[in-house]
Amino acid sequence: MPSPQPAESREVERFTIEHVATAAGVSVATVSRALRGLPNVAVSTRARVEEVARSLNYRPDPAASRLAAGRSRTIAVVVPLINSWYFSNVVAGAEAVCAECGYDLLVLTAPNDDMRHKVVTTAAALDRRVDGLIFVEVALPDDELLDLGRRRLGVVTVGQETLMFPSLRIDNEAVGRIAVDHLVGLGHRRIGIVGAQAEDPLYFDVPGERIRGAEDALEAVGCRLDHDLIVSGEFTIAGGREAGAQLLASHDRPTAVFALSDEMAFGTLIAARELDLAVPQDVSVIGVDDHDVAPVLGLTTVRQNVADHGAMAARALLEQFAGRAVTVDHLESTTELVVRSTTSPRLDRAELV
Amino acid sequence: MPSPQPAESREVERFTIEHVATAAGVSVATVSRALRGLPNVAVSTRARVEEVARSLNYRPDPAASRLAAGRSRTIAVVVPLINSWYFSNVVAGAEAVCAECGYDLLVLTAPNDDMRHKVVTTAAALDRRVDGLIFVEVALPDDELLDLGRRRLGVVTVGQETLMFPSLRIDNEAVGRIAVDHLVGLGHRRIGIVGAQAEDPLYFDVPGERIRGAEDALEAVGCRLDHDLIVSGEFTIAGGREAGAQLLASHDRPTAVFALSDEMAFGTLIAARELDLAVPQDVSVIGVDDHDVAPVLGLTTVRQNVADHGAMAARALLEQFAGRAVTVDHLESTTELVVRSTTSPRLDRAELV
DNA sequence: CTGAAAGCGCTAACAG
DNA sequence: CTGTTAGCGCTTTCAG
Repeated sequence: MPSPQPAESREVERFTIEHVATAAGVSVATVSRALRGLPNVAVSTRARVEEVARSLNYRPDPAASRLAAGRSRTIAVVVPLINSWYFSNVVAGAEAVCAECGYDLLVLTAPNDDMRHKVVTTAAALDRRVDGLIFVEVALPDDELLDLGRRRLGVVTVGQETLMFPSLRIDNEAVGRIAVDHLVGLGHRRIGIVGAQAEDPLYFDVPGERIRGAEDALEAVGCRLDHDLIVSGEFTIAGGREAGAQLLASHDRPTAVFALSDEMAFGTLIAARELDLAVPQDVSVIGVDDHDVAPVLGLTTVRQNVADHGAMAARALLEQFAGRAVTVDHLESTTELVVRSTTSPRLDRAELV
Repeated sequence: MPSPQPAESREVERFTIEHVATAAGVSVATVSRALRGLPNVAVSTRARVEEVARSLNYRPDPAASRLAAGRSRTIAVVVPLINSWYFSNVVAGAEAVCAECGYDLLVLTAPNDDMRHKVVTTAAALDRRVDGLIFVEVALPDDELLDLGRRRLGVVTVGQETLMFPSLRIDNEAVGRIAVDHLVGLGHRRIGIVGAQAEDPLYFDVPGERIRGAEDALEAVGCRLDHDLIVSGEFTIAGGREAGAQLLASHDRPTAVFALSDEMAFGTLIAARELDLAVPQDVSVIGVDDHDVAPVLGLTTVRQNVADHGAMAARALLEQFAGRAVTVDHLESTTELVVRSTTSPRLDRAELV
């Protein structure tokens, strides 16, 4: 039985499983079992081992245990960027669940330019570095997903629905419908949309679906969505401002604007102010998210439960680890209209049918 | 020479250093050296090994390398919460640097309630899980810092200045001075402050320092800061709103409010609106940060380079790993006044001395 | 410049 | 219920 060497000079002592075993008078195997709560350990033995481990303040080395067991108790969340309201809240939700379950959370950003490539390579590098991945609004081609599956990695996607892994999303068509229903109910018919290019890889399908919902709502009252009134705002405040300016500068401007995110709505509000248009008197504005500062601006919006997105995804992933079978659930998070003061009835109702 | 077993049925092949060694006709030791760019490897050998590794798409197992080498190429950033503008931007800055240097970034939140305890235990658990830590606005007692040092962990703090580790901070007194100088220059003398309890563990010293700067600026023109006009806003929008309401409701309300963060300034703006006070006509408001939505609201503020905070901290930490010596640098990030439209000259100058 | 061999600290059969 | 014994895949002396 090799006797572990003493701790170095001023360094803190680092106990190994062997120290614990010696001190408790059992074998390392028993310590391992006892500490991990496995069966086949006498109650008294387990108690003694736990006691010794505690008194030594022993912590298993995660790298060693990872190497031996093949699990890392770490998951990664892949986001396009972390410093945006939406993504940081998703990460926060995931982090809370991970912390609770003793998992570590790695944050990876896959920025839009070389994003696809980056995701592929990181995914490869992630193999055996993490047990699973949460992809948030990161579009993955089927073959890459397949590849991840083969690497024994758990996967959950937020935003994208896949064939082989659980996913979490919101009903984006409903979001569009709810928003435009509200505007239509206020008498608006000529509605501008601040969205994103359909081809934008960042938010692949979201804009298209929300716009489809908007179309539905308009068609329900016998109107059509004017596609000339759809402008890209890149899901940023700055982009929303440009898009808003473009939309509101023309003389036959829309009487209401549906921004596909609150941040773009903020930009639209700036644009309106710069054009000396009063909101909501001259133009109504509605967003999506219920961003923290939406109440500050009185922004009417369609709220989504963002922190839940991350939490639910993390939970789904951890369940995947527990029950070995992967159930391809497609969860849906709820949304809800929040009316504030940037929307109001259309003043001039002359044009109404 | 043990021949590695073939990949399992549908699983993707997982190559080890041994595969590479065999394929390149060298020993595993040589592969290890070659791939890590160590000296003492013939140019031709290195080239061959690299070629083989690439063609096999080989990646060293991080757990194994961690176990053998004692380094994890992972650092952790500890924040009170991740879903706030400030912290998510700091994390973003750190993540960018880590990604660039091939380090993984673990995110740990130490929420305020049991925060201190949590930090201690996580720090212990972090030992040999990460190579270093970045503490962001997380106050650590000296003995705990000492303990971390003994565990061979690199440490950099953002916000708190320590005796043994590099730190990064802004000159918070200057921030207060800049803000109040601006207000004083506009003729304001009766200035309210939306801040935080000095005892608030979350932002330990920041409020006190900013307030001290504010006092300086006021004293420079022969005035004193009225401490009855200091109200806690907990660094949140909601808190700022309550504090603002309290400050602005009274009849002899201040003519200007200095909110110690933009988010509290947002709250103050809500409060003003709810009290039917026009900004800046009835009351001027200035914040700190230059939050993304500050331009939307036209908020005058003292900008700080938040993403730099995380990036500089991460860089300082990685440098600590490189040069073995720990240089206890105390870096300082810059700040800058950004004048927008929530501040204006005090209208009634009758009281002016 | 290269190879052999001894671990890093833990887990997981396999015996008892 | 417990101990023994192999490794997990890589790094790192130490020889050559």
